[in-house]
Amino acid sequence: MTSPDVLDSYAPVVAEWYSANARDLPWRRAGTTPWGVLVSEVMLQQTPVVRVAPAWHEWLARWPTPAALAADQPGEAIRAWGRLGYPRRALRLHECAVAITERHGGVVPSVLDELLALPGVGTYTARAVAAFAYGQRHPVVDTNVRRVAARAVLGEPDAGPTTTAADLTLVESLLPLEPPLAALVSAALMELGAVVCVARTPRCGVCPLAERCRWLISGAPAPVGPTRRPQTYAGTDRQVRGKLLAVLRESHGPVAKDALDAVWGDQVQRERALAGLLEDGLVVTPAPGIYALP
DNA sequence: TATACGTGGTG
DNA sequence: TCACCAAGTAT
Repeated sequence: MTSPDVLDSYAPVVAEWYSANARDLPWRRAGTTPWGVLVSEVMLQQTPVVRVAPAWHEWLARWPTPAALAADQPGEAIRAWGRLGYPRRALRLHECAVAITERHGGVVPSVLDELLALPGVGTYTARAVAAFAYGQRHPVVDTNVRRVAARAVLGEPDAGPTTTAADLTLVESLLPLEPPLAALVSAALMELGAVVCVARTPRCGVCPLAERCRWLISGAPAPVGPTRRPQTYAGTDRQVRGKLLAVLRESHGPVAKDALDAVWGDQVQRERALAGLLEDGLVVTPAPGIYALP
């Protein structure tokens, strides 16, 4: 257990550090709309900042409002998604735009439960939008924040694999009472995890929390067990799906089956991947043997 | 709770 | 080289 006094000491230190060290990211600039924030948050789900920035500018220039995106075809969103990965996010963002236009008069909702009800918006993204677009006080817990909290507060080498209720409670206890300041601290915790308290080789020498980091103070012990993860992308259905969708993305119109057949040798796996794309609504088949983006 | 879901950079 | 990692969500 950590005393309230100690928990209260993190926020001002992190806030001050952030004020002097925050990266100048496009979606953080004054004038960014809640829609711009939402688009950035979805794009940043599992995709690094450097790859998101150009796509974000293109999207916001082309679809400055939810209504603008909702009026376009979902396939255009998928095409404009480019190579950000996990293209179902583009589809969900389009569904989001439709929902916001139909249910919320074209205004990105500010109420947490209403944000959570949007397609593709989960625990993290809903709180991020509420905090960063609307200045509300919510724990915004992503992989960076969980790592910072695990190390600095709990003294553990790393965080667990997924966000738990305990994570939200812990981070909430670190936030100052005043909503706009709490939102700033939330951004600061994420930034610290993204550029200083990084996963592989943390830069403890420049960390503002070094003197109160329980993990560092205890000697920065390495993680214990073999943290296995089922990875390896080559040869997976995901890779095949990616290749199939790339053909459709780069085509201006529908393509014949032959064009898709050319991207992967194993017919069984290829058909399975294509069936999955159809199932997910990422691909449609307007006529037998013809495929297109929705 | 475990698994599926893209893509590219890096130590 | 290759396993790990990057602002998660849905099922």
